[in-house]
Amino acid sequence: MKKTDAVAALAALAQDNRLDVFRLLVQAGPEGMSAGAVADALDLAPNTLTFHFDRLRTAGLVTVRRDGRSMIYAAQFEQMNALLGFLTENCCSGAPCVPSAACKPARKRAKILT
Amino acid sequence: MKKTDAVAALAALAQDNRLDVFRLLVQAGPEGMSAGAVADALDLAPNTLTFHFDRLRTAGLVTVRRDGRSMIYAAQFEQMNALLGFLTENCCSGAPCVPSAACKPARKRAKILT
DNA sequence: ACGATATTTCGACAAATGTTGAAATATGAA
DNA sequence: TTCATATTTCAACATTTGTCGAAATATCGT
Repeated sequence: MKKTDAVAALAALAQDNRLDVFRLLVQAGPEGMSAGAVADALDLAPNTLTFHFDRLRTAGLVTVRRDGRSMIYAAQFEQMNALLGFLTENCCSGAPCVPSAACKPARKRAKILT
Repeated sequence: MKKTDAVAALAALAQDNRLDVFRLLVQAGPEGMSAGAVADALDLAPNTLTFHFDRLRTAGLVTVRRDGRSMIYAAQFEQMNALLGFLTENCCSGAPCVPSAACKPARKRAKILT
């Protein structure tokens, strides 16, 4: 990951509501979550939410797809991993102290428990 | 680490020059680096640099001490580790996928090789 | 086609951000 | 004390950011 991308990703996560959105999407897993569901969960105005989704999407941390009249947003785990990789590399003076700081979606317990 | 602190740390790192400053301080190790040395290395105006140091310091990512007429800034590895911990936790839906994403200063090769 | 639901677009706005130049402060050397 | 060095403080400024309300767009059900 390039420095530019890291700055973009960091900036995308460096905001209260946006960090909440991303965390929620991460918990939702790869299937994602509708914009409305996120709006309900976090009590955010739909247009405000669109603004934040755009930021996250531009930073590559989120993807969208349409499902009927809903827009389904999903966390991009790879990008988040890339960011963690960048941070750990740089945090350890180029000599990574953590072999693989991989981030996978939680084992889909949602499928089973819900 | 609390969400508030994470947002602060992310915001502190989410800026080109500031990320450069922090990376430089990380490479410098726990002994740190004078403000002037950082200014020279990154070609930043001293007052601009003070502004960025303040941000990093407020976020807990950096500490200062005076040495003669110089101010020595040093990276706070613990805080960076805390941030990485927060991110990996949340990135993995509360079930951390990486046991310990620890970040230590690079083994002080500077002492030997320079 | 019509109405309802879901989301985005647009225009506005206060607040925060990053940079600059000039002046102030602090330390050390002569 | 006086001068030079190192850094901070202050006041500006253009730009970006986050939020809001109102209107537009898209899809679905009838």
